[in-house]
Amino acid sequence: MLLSKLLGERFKEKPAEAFMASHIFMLRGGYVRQVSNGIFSLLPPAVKVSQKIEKIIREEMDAIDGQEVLFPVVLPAELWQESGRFDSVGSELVRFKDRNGRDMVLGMTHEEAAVHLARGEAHSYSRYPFVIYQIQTKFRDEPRARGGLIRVREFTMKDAYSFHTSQEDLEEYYQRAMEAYYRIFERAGLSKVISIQSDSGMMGGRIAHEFMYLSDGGEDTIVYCQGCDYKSNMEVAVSNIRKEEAQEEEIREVHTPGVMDIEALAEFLNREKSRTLKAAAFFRRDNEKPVLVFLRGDLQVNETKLRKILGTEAFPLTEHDGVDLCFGYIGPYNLNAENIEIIYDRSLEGESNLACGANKTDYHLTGLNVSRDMKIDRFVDVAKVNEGDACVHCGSPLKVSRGIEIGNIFQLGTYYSGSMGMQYLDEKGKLQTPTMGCYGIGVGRLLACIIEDNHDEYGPIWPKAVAPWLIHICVLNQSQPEVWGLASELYETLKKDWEVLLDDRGESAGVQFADADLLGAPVRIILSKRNVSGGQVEIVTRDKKIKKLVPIDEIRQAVEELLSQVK
RNA sequence: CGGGGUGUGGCGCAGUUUGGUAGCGCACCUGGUUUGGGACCAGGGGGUCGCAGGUUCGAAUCCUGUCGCCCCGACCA
Repeated sequence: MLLSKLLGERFKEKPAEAFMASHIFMLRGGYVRQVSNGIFSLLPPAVKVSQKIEKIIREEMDAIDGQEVLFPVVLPAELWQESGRFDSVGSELVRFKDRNGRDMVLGMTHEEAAVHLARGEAHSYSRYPFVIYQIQTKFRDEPRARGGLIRVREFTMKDAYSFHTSQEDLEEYYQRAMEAYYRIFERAGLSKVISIQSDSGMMGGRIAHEFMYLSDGGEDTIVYCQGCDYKSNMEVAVSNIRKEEAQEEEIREVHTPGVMDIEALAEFLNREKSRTLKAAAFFRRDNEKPVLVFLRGDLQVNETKLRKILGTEAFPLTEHDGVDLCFGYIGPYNLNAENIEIIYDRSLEGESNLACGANKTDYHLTGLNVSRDMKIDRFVDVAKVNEGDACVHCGSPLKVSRGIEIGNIFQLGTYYSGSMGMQYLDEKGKLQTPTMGCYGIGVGRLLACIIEDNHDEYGPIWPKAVAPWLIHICVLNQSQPEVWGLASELYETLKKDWEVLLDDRGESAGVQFADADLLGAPVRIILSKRNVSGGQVEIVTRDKKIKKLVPIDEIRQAVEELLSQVK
């Protein structure tokens, strides 16, 4: 490729809207252009990287018996009605009518399409197990796109669906898929990827893992143990919380004017937040009834856990009208709990000498002893794990960090196959419902994470497995016939074996180097009057760790050597 | 959907307070000089200032409405 013909302006200033390294470099380097919120066009360099990522994914999916298929982007609503998701999924599912008034949707994931295809083709147990996958565009009308390609509305995804005749077989395949995922990320040059237990969310099913690229810019919070293998999404993370002994006191009412939250209460009473009791109010989506969650003051409600306990979605109660609660001073003692659902977190079990709201404006209670003063049938776990809590498996302190989800795998069970009437005949001629797994990887997100993981202050440092070009030739004195002659000759020769980008623009050295940094080819060859006249060229790696002068007739060998040395 | 910010050429911005008919740097085009980390000289092209109304002799600037984009939150296979 001649750089003078490459479509895509590169610029040196950081676009105002970009904050993450991947986003900044993809804009500055001419990789992507935003078309609308969360919707991007890809330019040639990004397409080339994507294609290489996809190639790796295809190879690894084929290696675990995947068969590539292609589902449509537009699907009839009936399929989604069969599974029940037409109604259960929110407005991130784009719905529209075709010219005949038929309800249609844009595929945001393809379980329905997969079952639709598979149920017509796999009537006999002898077909099983089988796995189908596709690499295709998804559209999700996300409430909020952000971070360049990290969170978008339209994106390319590899999604796979496996079908099994037993849970054991599914589990065995699930394990193979997990291993394949690790190989994919490693081959794509991404370190720092871990798999963690996750919530299965709207997918249904039980066991699920997410593959997280650890990054401070990530949107997910990950809890992991330093002492054992425990790793989990905060949404489903569990821990043994710290308990402290507190001496018993009598309940007393304290005048606390203007003290409306735990922060203020702890300060006002000069005590640790863990010696207070917090009330969090929510409303149920299904019947709008208020829900009160009581938990120790140093903890926070985990809304995913709450949703599971309630069996429905719950939203923080921000509109206080018509709710008979004394906001800012809500406490469990002497609470008029008519028409209110109350949930006690297990952090309260056995606690004593807590400070809590008195259900009376400007008053709190101190000395609350949970077992003495209250009658509680059931304690549940609805709190977020705090860093430093003890691991439930080994007791070591837990750590909390941020991550970007680049892939996930689910054991779906028969959620879709059952609701959509997929059946096969087993060995005995009996009808059975297959059990399923599904497996996703976001290609664009993976691309962004590769940059996050491999860049310096000047641009991406592409791992050779996904680099848009492997060799970038800079020509510093193009006007010199000797230099340009060698450059063209080298370009013609090298491009027979590698993808080569030749800077034929005659720009000054600084411009050429800056652009080469943004395009990130692993190996750079620099030709100039100075070195060519001495019968040599300079050859450097993008990460700038290796830099050497080599005789012209040894270039090929030197390129091979350098390529073998870089990641 | 709530809160905040912002919209002026491809990119980054000034001008808006106090209305007078649009400017700077980068990028782009032409010619020349240059060439080892974003060169220099000269000339040039490109913006109805997000959009729609209104006020005014006159609006990028004031008023009303509306839309886009960004950030935080809610949400998220």
